[in-house]
Amino acid sequence: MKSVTKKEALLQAAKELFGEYGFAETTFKKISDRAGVALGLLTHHYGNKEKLFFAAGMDVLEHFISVLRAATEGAENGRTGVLCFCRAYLEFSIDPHTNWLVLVRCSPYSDMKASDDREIMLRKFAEVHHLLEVQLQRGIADGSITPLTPATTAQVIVGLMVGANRTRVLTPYTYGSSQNFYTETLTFVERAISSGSAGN
Amino acid sequence: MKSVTKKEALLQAAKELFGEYGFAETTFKKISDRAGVALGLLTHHYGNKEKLFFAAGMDVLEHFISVLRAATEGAENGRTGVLCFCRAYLEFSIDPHTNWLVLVRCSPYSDMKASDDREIMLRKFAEVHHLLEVQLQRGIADGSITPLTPATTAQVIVGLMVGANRTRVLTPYTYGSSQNFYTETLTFVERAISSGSAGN
DNA sequence: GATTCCTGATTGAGCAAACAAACGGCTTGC
DNA sequence: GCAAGCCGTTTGTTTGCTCAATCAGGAATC
Repeated sequence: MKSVTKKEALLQAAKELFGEYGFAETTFKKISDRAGVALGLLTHHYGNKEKLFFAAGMDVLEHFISVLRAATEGAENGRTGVLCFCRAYLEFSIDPHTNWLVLVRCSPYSDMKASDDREIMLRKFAEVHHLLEVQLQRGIADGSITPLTPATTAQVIVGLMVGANRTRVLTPYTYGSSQNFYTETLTFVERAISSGSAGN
Repeated sequence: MKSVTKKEALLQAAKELFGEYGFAETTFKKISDRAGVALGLLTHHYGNKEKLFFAAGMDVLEHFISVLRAATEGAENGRTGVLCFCRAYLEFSIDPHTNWLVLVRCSPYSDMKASDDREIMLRKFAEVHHLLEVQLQRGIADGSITPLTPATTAQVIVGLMVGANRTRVLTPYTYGSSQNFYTETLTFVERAISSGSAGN
């Protein structure tokens, strides 16, 4: 088995811990303990806590975007492209191996003070939005999607994905399974964008 | 006019600061300074930081629920009830006087460790969900809404509201105004739930 | 004068980051 | 082939600071 470098071990531990406990509740000690390396290595490899947080988030975000890209590529028309996007989004977020949570924590909060890094991350996030917008435009052109404003609707749908995630995490007693909930979410999106009759 | 008690002043300052800076970045000193009272009063009235955070969130949540309740009461059928709910939700969240942000911070994060308080808050949140579900059931019964699962769809729509908020706060360069975005969000919901033709 | 409300300096814990010292592998000169 | 010197990595202790919570007592109110 390929040996993992200590730097990589630190990043992995950071993704897990930042995701689970958030920025403030995660300490250098916890990270280095979980990674099984000395505390001082953290500053040496990543400079400071902020930069490590950013590196952890970016790592997940890049993986996420590559998955979304792959998912939309095979779609036969715009509407299925949008639905593939949504399905991939939800599946990625539900998979414990992706360390999705750290990305959730990275973006929405003022934790991210370093404005340079923040700018880079926002630019990357825009790619997510763009991937969806392309499918919406395509769907309007090929007639599988009802006429609507692509940019704004892309925002609405991404918002729906974000919210669906949060609802799943938060909801105390899940009504049915997460699977049910996600299926219903996809149906909801399909009803909202489909042109003409409901058939697939 | 009755002067605001120091306890109330603390709560107000806490709502503003927790909302703006989050739990960890908000200190006793900042709160007591803004409230214009002594630092020690904080522990005296609220016990500890966690409890104050909870009190701040609950205060906003109760106000929020009363507004939602009022908004849905006047609706003439289920579909308009749902749309009134959504409009009220978005308007509340955009109004700077409501201290909406502290509520956003309160729920999704492990900041809220005290499991008793967390339980109480989740129960209150369920009321929001219930208000919407009632309107969905009504709409299905009166024919203004297409047949769907009320409980799950209520979750989806609440998720959409949550996400819309986040998107608005996060998006670097807003595509058009918040107003546009919210209007599009409402249209999206309407398309997704409406039975039959698109007319109002 | 007693009870309740209020004050802000003090305390002690916990943290990010700095630091000096040990380690190991890699080059260079012979 | 080998010894000497060098530089990036690794270690864990130390430092200096911030903050939540305490506490002993002061002010206000009855």
